[in-house]
Amino acid sequence: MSENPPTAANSSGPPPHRYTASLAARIESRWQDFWEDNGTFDAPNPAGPLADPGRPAGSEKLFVLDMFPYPSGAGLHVGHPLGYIGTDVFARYKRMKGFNVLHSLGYDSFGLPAEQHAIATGVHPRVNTEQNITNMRRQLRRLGLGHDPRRSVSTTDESFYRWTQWIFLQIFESWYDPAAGRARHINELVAEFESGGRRTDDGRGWADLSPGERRDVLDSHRLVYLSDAPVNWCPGLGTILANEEVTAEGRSDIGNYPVFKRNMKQWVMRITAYADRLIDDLDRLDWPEPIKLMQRNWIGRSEGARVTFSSPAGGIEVFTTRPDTLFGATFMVLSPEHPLVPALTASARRAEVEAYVAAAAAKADADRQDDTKEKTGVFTGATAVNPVNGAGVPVWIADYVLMGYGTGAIMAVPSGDQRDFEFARAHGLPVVATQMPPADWFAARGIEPTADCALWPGAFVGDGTVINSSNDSVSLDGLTSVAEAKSRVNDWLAANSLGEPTTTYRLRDWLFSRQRYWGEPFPVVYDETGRPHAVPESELPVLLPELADFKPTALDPDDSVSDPVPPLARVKEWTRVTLDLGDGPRGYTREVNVMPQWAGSCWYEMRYLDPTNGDAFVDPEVERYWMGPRGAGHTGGVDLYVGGVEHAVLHLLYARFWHKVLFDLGHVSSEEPFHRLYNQGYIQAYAYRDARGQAVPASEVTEKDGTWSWAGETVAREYGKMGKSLKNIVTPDEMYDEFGADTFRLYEMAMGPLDASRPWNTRDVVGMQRFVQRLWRNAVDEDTGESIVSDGAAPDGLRRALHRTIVGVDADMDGLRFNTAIAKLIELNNALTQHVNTHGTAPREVVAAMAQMLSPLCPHLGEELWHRLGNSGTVTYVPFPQADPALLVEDTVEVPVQVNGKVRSRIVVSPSATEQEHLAAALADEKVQAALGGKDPVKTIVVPGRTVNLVVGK
RNA sequence: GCCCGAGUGGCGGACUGGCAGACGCGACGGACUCAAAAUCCGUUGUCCGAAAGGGCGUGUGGGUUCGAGUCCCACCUCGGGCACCA
Repeated sequence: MSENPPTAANSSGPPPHRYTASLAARIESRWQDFWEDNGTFDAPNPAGPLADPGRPAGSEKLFVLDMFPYPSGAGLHVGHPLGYIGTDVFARYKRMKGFNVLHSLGYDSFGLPAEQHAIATGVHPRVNTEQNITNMRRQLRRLGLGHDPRRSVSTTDESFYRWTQWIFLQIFESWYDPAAGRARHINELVAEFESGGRRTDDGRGWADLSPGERRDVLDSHRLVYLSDAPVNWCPGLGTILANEEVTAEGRSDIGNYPVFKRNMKQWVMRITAYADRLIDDLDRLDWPEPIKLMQRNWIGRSEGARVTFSSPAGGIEVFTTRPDTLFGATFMVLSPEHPLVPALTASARRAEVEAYVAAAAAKADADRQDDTKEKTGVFTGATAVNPVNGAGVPVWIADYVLMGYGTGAIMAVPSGDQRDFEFARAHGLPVVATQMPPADWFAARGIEPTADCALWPGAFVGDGTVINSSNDSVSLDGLTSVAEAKSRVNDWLAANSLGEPTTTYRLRDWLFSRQRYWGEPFPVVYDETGRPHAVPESELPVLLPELADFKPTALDPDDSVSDPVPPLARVKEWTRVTLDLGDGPRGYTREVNVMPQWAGSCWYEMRYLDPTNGDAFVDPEVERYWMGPRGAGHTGGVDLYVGGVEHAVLHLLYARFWHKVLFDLGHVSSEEPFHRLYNQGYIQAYAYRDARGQAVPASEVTEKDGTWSWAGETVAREYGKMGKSLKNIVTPDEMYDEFGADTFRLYEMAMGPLDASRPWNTRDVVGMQRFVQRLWRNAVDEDTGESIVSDGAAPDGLRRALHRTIVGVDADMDGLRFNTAIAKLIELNNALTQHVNTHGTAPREVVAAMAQMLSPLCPHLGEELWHRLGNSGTVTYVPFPQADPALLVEDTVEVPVQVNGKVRSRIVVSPSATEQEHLAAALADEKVQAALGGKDPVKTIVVPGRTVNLVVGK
């Protein structure tokens, strides 16, 4: 490293060698060049092109990962890098602890914003995307992140999406075997059919099927399949959306356009086959409990039973979680879309039923849900039979019963379900109790205990004693346990072939097609019969064709009728292709939809491991090293995955699903992609509006006595995201210019715990700047630039402070508690400052350890100080300081003494003092004696080294 | 409606059931300076008190405990997720 260019001594400016933003900038860019030139953060692989014979991959590895960023055109604001700084500090700390750390960052660069920008400007999305990536790389390089640049990939690279397509084909060429509980290759299914070991659904033999019929059977088993089912059609975006991408208001997550339900033929991934494993394996992951809960809720597993009610139109199957209440089922409700509705409808009621069905169909999902919870419905005129007691139950239809969940039909037990209760009351249907609620239930409602539900104000949900529930061959009466009642009735249903226990999920299969341009093309072609075929692996990647016009055919956001026309459908020369799929060259038509943006992020972390591999998406040995299980029962996966909670269900669920398929097919050794997940908080900001509601520039607002003003006008303050329209954006570039990257990093880490959201406050950054300036001044003379470090031993007190700090900082960094680690470093620096103020020099042992401990947080400053202490090379791999246990032992400890639980005095004792010695010292203390007032303690509690509590009677 | 998470000085935040408020911002005072900035030293939860000292204090109300910010119950407020899921 070269020395600073000496600045001319200026009588008015700061001393020439003060750690100012401009000096920081010079130091920072110098070390950034050094790291780049020396490949400082290149992590060696155990095999392949990224292996390093001079630096074999050690056994202690650590894979640290940030959530895949989208390269936005707007650039970064100070909120974006929070997680990246956190992972960088952790990664750097772990390198100093001897780990082989893999840390890199790529770009999730397909997606709607780039495409919409392209539509607006006419510039190809690839051009725009690459510009954005370049700008983001520049902003992040300036931050000093220790990434391995060789591993940075983009989903839009042909060499990347080739493998996204390859993985799609693996999913396409496989089926889920429920008996084995895992995915298997489709050829194994073919073999089972051919051998006769498996029959087709309609019972015909494999040999009796035409080739086309065989194809249809296989296609119906694949993990990704074509479905002509109701989808979320968003004309405003010109595409369909996954359920997860539609808000509760029935609008698109992106853009907030109306979404309509309609039937379309689309690719769908069979994620529901993995529902159980996706729930059960959560227990083996080190994830925040709320995120696990959100995934469990999203999958929504519920155990219950399917029960068949006979009716004039045949058996009606219902799903219920409470088969024990069957005797209280007094009517049935079918979804208006239920296939049996026309057959069940009595001619006298047909007009009314059809009107209701039509009205329900006309309502968008949102309207159906937005209804004021009023329970509408109509009677079909049909009566079904309750299988447990032969009672006739009227069959109704109502739109609160959803066709997409369970069987689309319910048995209504109004005495045990509030919704059914309200429906029964509204339509004059009978209510029969199957449980006697406990006395306090009645007491709380101010009525006398009675089994007559006509007197009940609402349904009873809870544990009561079963009543009214017996027939000739089974009785539940008298049972007090719901579980036992369920099990008894389930046994009876099974024995009489009336029903069976079953499990239902809220999770639906994943809609995988998008009618867009800027996404991965499907490696799929259609033959003349319209059946899909995989493009051979040798033909990958299927390149996205160049287009001059990226726009899906313009549609009105409220036009729910017109069909989507994907941009690729217009490239006629691309859609027609001649291929030899084993039966000679033939003409095929390409799939013109593209994959959703989630596709690339379902597996990107594995491409970091082996980014240049042209033979496989990742070398199995490399995958095993970085992501393999760490022992029996361990899922394997990334060691630390940091990102925001907004991906709790979508990305994290899809990525887990793909990973499990790859595991089942033997492509990876890990069962889960992300073993430990950590949710960083958000940096938010204040925004200010004037009396007209217009946002005013936040940086120009002044505060006085709790009121804020701008340009002499009082403005209102609100708190939330940073955004252009709120005029409250602060960028990293501004921070680099004003303070330098290290100070900016330090502030982001010091302002609170990594997982908490907090408000940005530029004014507070100066605290961290003062700290680093003071530290700099403790090593370098501000006027001469000379070192003031001395080789003499540090005084005992300072040395002890140093070793206490080492222990604390070590533990804090390991636990991602960077804010308290920084506080401890500041305390040590304050002690060092006092020493420098009195002695004029700083002991080398303290400055060196400070440089090391600081370097994960402020890597440039750490390197610079380390260098100025006379070391060569980088501090990156210098072992973290170790504390000397002998220096951690205190001579004396101060222990508070409480009398009746209130602190009255403090005693000083040896750290090894016994309980008796504590007590003796406490009783001898004047203030304690005064507090005791001459009384003898009736009870004494001594926690050696922590507290003494003397209890005296009042 | 249901399910999570969070409420601590003027502000951001510390805190294994054992001295609440580490560290930082801001504020106040002092040193240095012709002066200002910067820097350094000190004070800073609140109330009573000249002081010594004492009372109160971690959203509210109860409880457990020798001892509660921390554990339990109920409630309030804010943030997030799901929302007719049978």
